[in-house]
Amino acid sequence: MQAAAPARTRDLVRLLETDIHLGRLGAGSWLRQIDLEAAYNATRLDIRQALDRLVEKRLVRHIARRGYQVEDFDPARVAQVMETRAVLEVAAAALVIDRLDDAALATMQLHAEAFARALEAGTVEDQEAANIAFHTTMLAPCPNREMVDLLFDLRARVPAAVIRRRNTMDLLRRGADHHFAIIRLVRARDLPALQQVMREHNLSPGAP
Amino acid sequence: MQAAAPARTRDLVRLLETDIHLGRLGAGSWLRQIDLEAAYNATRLDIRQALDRLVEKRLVRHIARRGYQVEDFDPARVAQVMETRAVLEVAAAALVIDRLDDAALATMQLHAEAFARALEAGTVEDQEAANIAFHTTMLAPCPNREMVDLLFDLRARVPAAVIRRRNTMDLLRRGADHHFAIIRLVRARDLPALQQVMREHNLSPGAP
DNA sequence: GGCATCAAAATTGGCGCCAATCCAGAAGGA
DNA sequence: TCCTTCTGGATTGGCGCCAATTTTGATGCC
Repeated sequence: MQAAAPARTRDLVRLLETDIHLGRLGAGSWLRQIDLEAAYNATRLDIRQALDRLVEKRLVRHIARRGYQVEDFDPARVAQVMETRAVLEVAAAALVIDRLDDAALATMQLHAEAFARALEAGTVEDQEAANIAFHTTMLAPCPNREMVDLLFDLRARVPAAVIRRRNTMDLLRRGADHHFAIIRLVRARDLPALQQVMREHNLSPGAP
Repeated sequence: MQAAAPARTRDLVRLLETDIHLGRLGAGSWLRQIDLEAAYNATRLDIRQALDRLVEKRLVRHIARRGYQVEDFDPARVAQVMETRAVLEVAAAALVIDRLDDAALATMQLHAEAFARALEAGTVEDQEAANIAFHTTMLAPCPNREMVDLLFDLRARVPAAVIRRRNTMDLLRRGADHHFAIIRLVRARDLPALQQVMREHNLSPGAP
């Protein structure tokens, strides 16, 4: 919720998305256009357009003549999104396992370590950044860009704040371990085992 | 491109989507706001909102101060979308194979026959309707609604007109045969064979 | 005859105003 | 004291106007 230079629709979508994603805007919060106008230093029209786009993405609910509020995420839907993500990640794994070179694996190693460190001594924001960086690097050589875009889109559909809520430190550490296992299995070109870990990584209750 | 009762944003999106999907608006066509305003009997604001939403869906391209035009779809991207669709359809098959009862299979049979008939003596529109009906019926008992929504979303990402272009009658008939094979394999509860057919059905150059 | 230049028309795109609607709090009655 | 009704304030949401920019068509020059 920072004020900044005048923001256009696309920026607004990203800013609001981030605020929802990290839980700065909790489920049920009312998003008053006037407040947002001031908070983000944007015009009414841009605000409205951004909100409509978030409604389309089902992160925000719109009630006629009442306003916009952050959608609440029932566990069933979260599970469905994660199952879908798992299916696609497993498919993507097959597409990248032979395309990840040593340089890419080294970068992944850095991000995996950064994630593990952020778990112990960083903010949720830091964790998210490191985690996204890890998966971005892993999916970079995937020839199917549509699939990759879709995966990140699915990631954005469920706020990290919602997932992390019922997440023990133990589960998070297991997620960190998955990262290292993934690197090892890619290096060994062991697709079945890799896919098994990818699936588990995406389906665990608090999947990073 | 029919004129009708005043249309709101959501209707406009659907109408434009259909027009693009069926090829009434070909790739590269300019979508002038004034024309659309008149053609669909809508306000400028609704038109613009609908167009922006189509840009988001990547069916339409926007050039600043030039206007909106129908996106052209390069074969590589089409292939990627279809590959992604195939992955999800295969996953969905596992979720519905034990949930499709005799009534559902009978309905699917009707739609499969309708599709086969439309191939021989119907319009592209008829074919699309029958095909969508077949797949809708098949996915109806899928407990993962997010996955189903995503599948239909992917379907909308590549206009039928683009796919059908490089589609021989032979390929289309093979698609019709797939429908009957799918029904038979669901009835036999033969998941591996079903998934094989689903994959082929989605990947064939002119996948219905 | 072809090409560059220029002006007029058309189109896009943004901003502000104002009506319609809803919520909160005060006033009145049981 | 609690419930109902009413009024004032605030918010949403739609419509229209106008500036900025591009395109088209005409004109003049090479």
